[in-house]
Parts: sequence; structure tokens; C-alpha cells
Amino acid sequence: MRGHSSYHHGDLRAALLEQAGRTLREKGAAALSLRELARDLGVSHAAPSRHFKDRRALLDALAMVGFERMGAAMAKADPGPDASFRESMAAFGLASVQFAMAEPELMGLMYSRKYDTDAFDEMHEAWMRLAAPVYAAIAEGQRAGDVHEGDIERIAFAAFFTVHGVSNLASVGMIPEDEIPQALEDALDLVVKGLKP
Amino acid sequence: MRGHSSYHHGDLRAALLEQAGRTLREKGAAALSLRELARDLGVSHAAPSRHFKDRRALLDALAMVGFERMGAAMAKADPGPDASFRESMAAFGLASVQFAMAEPELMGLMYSRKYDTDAFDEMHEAWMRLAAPVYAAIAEGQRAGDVHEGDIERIAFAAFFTVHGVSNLASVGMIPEDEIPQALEDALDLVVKGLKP
DNA sequence: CCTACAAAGTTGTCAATGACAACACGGCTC
DNA sequence: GAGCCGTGTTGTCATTGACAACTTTGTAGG
Repeated sequence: MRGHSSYHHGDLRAALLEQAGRTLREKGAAALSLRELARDLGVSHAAPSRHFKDRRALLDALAMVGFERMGAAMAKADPGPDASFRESMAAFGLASVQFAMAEPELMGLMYSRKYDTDAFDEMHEAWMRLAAPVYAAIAEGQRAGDVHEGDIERIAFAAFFTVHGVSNLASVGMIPEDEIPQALEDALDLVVKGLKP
Repeated sequence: MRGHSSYHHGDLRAALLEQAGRTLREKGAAALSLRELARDLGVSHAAPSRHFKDRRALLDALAMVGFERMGAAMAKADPGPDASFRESMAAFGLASVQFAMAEPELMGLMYSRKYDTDAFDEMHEAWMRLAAPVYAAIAEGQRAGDVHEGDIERIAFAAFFTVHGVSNLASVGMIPEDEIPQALEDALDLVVKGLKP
């Protein structure tokens, strides 16, 4: 397993993803070239094709990583069942916006149209997974009387629309940076009040 | 002005934008090539450069058209000051989602990160312009006692976050098509209730 | 009128790229 | 130790964006 000769890289796929993530952050998706990636990693220009059939496939994989990292961020931000409903939503909202601001290009990739249906299904699943802590918070909110009755999934989606809206617009630059905290606050007010019983 | 010889096209810029819009809709932004565009219009491969210095510049111009068309759609959807607040918001929300579903690729272009600051400023302005009818509806809502007091711009933004969230997620395919009407309805409930006094 | 100029098109060229095919290496299994 | 298959490699091609140099044509000024 170890001591790969210089011929075999060892874990080129991971290295490609990592380097691609760097380039994405620094220069954007449009500037991402498979050949440049290969050069940066000191492998031949065709090596990446063994791991990603396509440029598109690489971008999809990158987006997939994005969903996983965002899921982790959400889980980490979760204040648990003892927090008030507002506290929970505030935590998720903040985590979402922070992620979007830290990785705006990745955000764009994650929420861009996909044509490869396989990749799409995977991502859709990852996206649903990412919502798990939110579901819990909403169920808890219902129990505490802070959230109206009804299908948890639909309620979660409604809340997510708003949060995603702030995050996406912020990451794209449509909200001036110094107004983002206020925007998030306003969005939070809207959601908390709008979901009341 | 008329009767341009075959040498001069007449209005190549407009023709390019139109054809590019078609290609965008059919094959996506990634498949948009300046040279192919030129071939389609029967001009030489360098002709487009007289009107768009860059591939990026063409995409930006396309996005700009998108904002204008969306602004027109909003203005057209505006039910006027006699409608209830909910009716107004429903109309704007529906128009937004319909636009997003009819032109998903354009939507992606409009809300993608821009580096050219000139183009960005223009688009930001177009985007603000597009909100004019919404401002009016909110002011009217405040007058009628359906919307809480406060800065109209902030309130409009908050509402827009939710609407944009639905539209964007729908256009990207994250909301199953048959659930979109329901999602929009839920979003509308959230906004109307969340903005109450 | 006609002349000079600028806008808009053209041809030519270059380096970079994604895609693919054919080949080489080397770790693993039997 | 034989062979196979995953992983890299070299070679090649058509396409593309960008740029430079040249041409055509409408038009504005003398």
C-alpha cells in the first residue's frame, strides 16, 4: 500500500480534489483546467482522466464534497434540543451564511444545474441528509409550541428557502458585506415569526 | 442606415445576444462558444470580438438582459395597489418562479459570481430596479396594516430572500417539479405571516 | 464632391485545452 | 512467477479564445 514508486501516485484522486478545491477558491470554476491540475501535481496531462472521466465529473465531485462539508458544518452548528427554536435557527442560518461566504465559488457549483443524472441523485441525497438537524429542531419547536403543526419536511423546506436565499445572494455579492448580519437577522425574524402556530 | 452590404451585418450585437440566448437555453452556458455563435450567424470567427471583448463579456451582457426581462416580468405581474398584500406577493412569487423555470440557465448566469466590477455594478442596479414594484406593494401593505412598520428596503429584502430561495432551488432542480406549487404556497404563507405587524 | 477616418468585419496565427487512443508500469492474486 | 488490471504515460486532434494586421464601408468635414 505504501512506498508507491514514482510511477503510481498513491492517492491521485484525493490530491486532485484538494488541489482543485484550492484553485476553485482562488480563481473560480471557469479557470479550472484538468491539465493545469495535472501539472501542479506533477503528473501527466492525461492522468486525471483515470479518476474523472470528464471535466464535468470533477466539478460534480467537488460539489459533492461541498455538500458533505456543509452537512458537517450544520451538524457542528447544531445547538441541540435544549436550545430555543430561535437559537437553533439562528445557529443554522449563521453556519449556512458563513459557509457561503467562505466558499462562494463552491456554493455556485453546488447549486448549479446538473445534467448528469447520476451525480444529481447523489447530490440531492446529500442535500437531504444535510437537513437532518434542521428537521430535529423543527420537531422540537413543534413540541415546545414555537412552530405550527404540519408536515416537518414542508416546514423545513420553507425555512430553508429563506436561509438559502440569504446565503446565496450573499455569496454572489448581491448583499453588501456589511449588511449581511442585518440581513440574516431580518431573515431569522421572518422565519421564526412565519412558522409560529 | 439600411441596406448594409453583406460585409456589414447591421446589428450583429443584437443577433449575437439572441442566438446566444437560444444556445444558453438549449445547451447551457458551458457549451456557449464564440466561434460557434459566429458560424451560426455566418460571420467570421473574430467578428464577435468587436462587440464583446471577452467570452465573459458576452455572458455578462446575457445576464444583464436576464435582469431586464425579469424586471419586465415583475412589472407585468404587478396586480397594482388595489390587490391585497398577499395577492401582490403571490403574483410576484409566481412570476419569479415561472421565470426561473423557463430560463434555468439564464437564472444561473444572473446569480453567478462576477469579477468584472463594471458589469457587476450595472447588474446590481438592474437588480435593485427590478424590486420597485415590490417596494410599492410593501408600502401599500404597511398602509393597510398587513405589514409591520420599518424600513421598506429591509422588509423587501427579507421577502425577496424567501422568494429567491424557492426560485433558485426550483430552477436548479432541487425541488421536484410537481412539488413546486406547494413549495411556493408554503413560502408565501411564511412571508405573509412573518411580515405581519 | 471627395477625402479621411472610424466602426465593423476578415484572415491568419498561437498556445491552451479536453478528449481519446495506444502503450507502459507494477502491485496483487492465483 | 505469470498474468491481469488499475493507474500513469506519451502522442495526437479538433476546438477554442485571444490577439494582430489588414479590408471594407458609411459618414462627417472641408
